[in-house]
Amino acid sequence: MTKSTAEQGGTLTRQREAVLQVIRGSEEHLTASEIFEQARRLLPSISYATVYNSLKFLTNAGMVHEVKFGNGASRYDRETGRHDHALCTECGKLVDFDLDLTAELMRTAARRSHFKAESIHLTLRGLCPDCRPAG
Amino acid sequence: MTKSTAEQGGTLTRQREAVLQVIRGSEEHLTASEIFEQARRLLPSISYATVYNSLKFLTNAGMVHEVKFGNGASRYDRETGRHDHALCTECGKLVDFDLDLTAELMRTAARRSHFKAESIHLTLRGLCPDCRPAG
DNA sequence: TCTGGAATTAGAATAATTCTAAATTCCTTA
DNA sequence: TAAGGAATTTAGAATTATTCTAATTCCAGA
Repeated sequence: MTKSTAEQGGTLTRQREAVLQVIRGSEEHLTASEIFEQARRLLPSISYATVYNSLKFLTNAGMVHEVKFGNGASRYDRETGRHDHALCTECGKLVDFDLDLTAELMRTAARRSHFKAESIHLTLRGLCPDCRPAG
Repeated sequence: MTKSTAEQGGTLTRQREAVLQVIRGSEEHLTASEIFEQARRLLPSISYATVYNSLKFLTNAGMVHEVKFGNGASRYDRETGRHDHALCTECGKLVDFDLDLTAELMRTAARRSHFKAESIHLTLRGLCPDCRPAG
């Protein structure tokens, strides 16, 4: 049994590695189509379906994070630890930031929702530095 | 200048009202297509495009909330006040709950993200009561 | 080297949403 | 009350995001 990746079966193939490399190489939260464009430069024969398969694989393996808000497509984040997101209501910019949400807050959330909590995540909506009026 | 709706121009037409009524009539978070199906019963001639237009209108007017996670489509929530969401990682169920997030937390989030905060929202991922092992 | 399972490929299929252009509704004012 | 015009609705086409399918390729182990 050869497990190259942490928790699950499956191999970190060339194409999966290329997709990972693209995501790790960007500070932005790229969409599948942006990733496809860039991965193609590394591996010209890679197909769209493989990009989606790889994204699913990497997400399951915990090597990237999928985020979806705003309009349209899912975006992928190289940051895999717990963190939060700020979304600009003006230009759609999405940035990571960290808030030390306490275990207490997580317990409260679990109690009030009646869910067994796995993770919590905070989203701030507002204006990014560029869109904020008068600098 | 005739403003029927709170903050913006535009009229609360029959079709918009039907869409609103469908959303208000459900405890679930419906998708556009579910809303279309139900609105059709109230107003058989309503078209898909009008449902989307109405959803946009009602969202802008602050009369419904749009939420999007999980797989696929946007969902619409009759709850318009600040609140949080719990998403089941097993079955996809989405429920509202309330956490009294403090003004202090909002300020901290704004400071760390460098955004001007408009709203904050917490998402809990985990298992809903039905999917939790051993009742 | 052969073989089977896993992964990849191209392109078709599906799903969600937006766009377009024509028709309709509903005011507003003459 | 009729005409004009803006806002809205409609049907269907177009677009975008994602998944599926079937054939092919890759690779590890017997």
